[in-house]
Amino acid sequence: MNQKQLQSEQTKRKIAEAARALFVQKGYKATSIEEIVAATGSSKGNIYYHFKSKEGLFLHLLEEWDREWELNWEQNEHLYKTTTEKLYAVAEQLAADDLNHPLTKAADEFFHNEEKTSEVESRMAEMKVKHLAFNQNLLQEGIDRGEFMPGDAERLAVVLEAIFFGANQLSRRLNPEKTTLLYRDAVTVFLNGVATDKQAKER
Amino acid sequence: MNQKQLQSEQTKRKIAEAARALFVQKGYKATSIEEIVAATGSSKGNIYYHFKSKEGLFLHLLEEWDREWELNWEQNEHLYKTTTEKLYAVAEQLAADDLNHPLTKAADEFFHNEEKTSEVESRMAEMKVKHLAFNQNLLQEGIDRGEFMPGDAERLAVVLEAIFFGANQLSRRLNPEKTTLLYRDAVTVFLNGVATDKQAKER
DNA sequence: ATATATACCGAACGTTCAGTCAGTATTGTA
DNA sequence: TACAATACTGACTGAACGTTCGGTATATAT
Repeated sequence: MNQKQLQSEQTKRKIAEAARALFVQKGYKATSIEEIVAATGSSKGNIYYHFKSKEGLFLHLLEEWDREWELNWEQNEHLYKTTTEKLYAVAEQLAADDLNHPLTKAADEFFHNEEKTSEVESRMAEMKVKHLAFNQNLLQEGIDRGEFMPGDAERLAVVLEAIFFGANQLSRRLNPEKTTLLYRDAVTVFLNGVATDKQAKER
Repeated sequence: MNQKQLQSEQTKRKIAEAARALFVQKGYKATSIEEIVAATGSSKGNIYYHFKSKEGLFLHLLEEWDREWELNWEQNEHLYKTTTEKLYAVAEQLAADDLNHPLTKAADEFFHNEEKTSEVESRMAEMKVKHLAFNQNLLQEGIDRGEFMPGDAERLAVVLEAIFFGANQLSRRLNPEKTTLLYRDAVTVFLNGVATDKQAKER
């Protein structure tokens, strides 16, 4: 890799980082290319040289983030013995993400903006599938270990995803302590439910 | 109420209905005032005569919807004896809403658009408080009746809200059957959890 | 030294869109 | 009938914003 390529990559990273900061601060739509230009010192044209579009830039950030999350998890998974512990750890990590890395806010907004390139659409679908697969794996592991009731891990994976998704949304107006609490409560409920009477289970 | 006022009210309703159809179809941002104009036959100025702004118009629809939902619930609540049944009924109604009345999609989008009048902000906060209070009531009732484990109904209300919120989001790309299933699974998990070992509860 | 590809610049473009306003039509009232 | 209030019109405004494109600078290869 020669000097030019190196410089180029640095620039690209610089743009990405500035963009991330702005997206985090102001959300997706409210962040204009002009502002990213102002923050980087780079030019508008250059941004479009490195990234196909605003969407493309944002997607790049999301994928980067996803990679980091996964890496982080892989490094820490061995710390937790039972699947139950792992579930709580996941909740903890997600809550922390909510707090420290609020690209989530921009991400939600982005996910809800209706006009998307078909390419973006498919890359987003990929990410979602990966999340569900992650959940499903974890749940299946818990079932196999006898920690969780035997059940359809695939369906439960969707429920778990819904819970995390919802917690994420609601946490937006919560303070840090309440956010952590919400995630933890959510997992506890997921694990144990609230019913006293187990007959209802067969409904 | 004289003829003029009557006519005026009809016009207002006509605008609201056309707007609802469009918001449902295309989402909040993607629906332009021009399109509402085209759909109503009314003029742009007239819309602004009847509604303060696009936001105001949308909020009007949301509040109308909320009122209908509540009314509908009040009429049907007596059909369900136990709180558990009520919870499932709520899930059913929410799932049906998701399917038949997908103003939800536009609503989510709207909720995530960051720039809002302070008035809109506060009216939204009101709605949220009402939802949580509704959940809390229901849960407290369940606890009092001995159906649910004693616990902090307020905290659980947030968890329940998160679950419904998340289910709503995920259902966006699901077909009707899977949507209904998701809501039902979510409530079942909420009620019973997935853990076999109850010791974890004290974590 | 020259040629070429890569990296970068920024003014201009085209479009979108919520909101305004000066004016007109219609209905109610004195 | 005259006056006033309410209901309605639609051309226009002004600002925002993503994207493009003709052009320049710089490093590498020949």
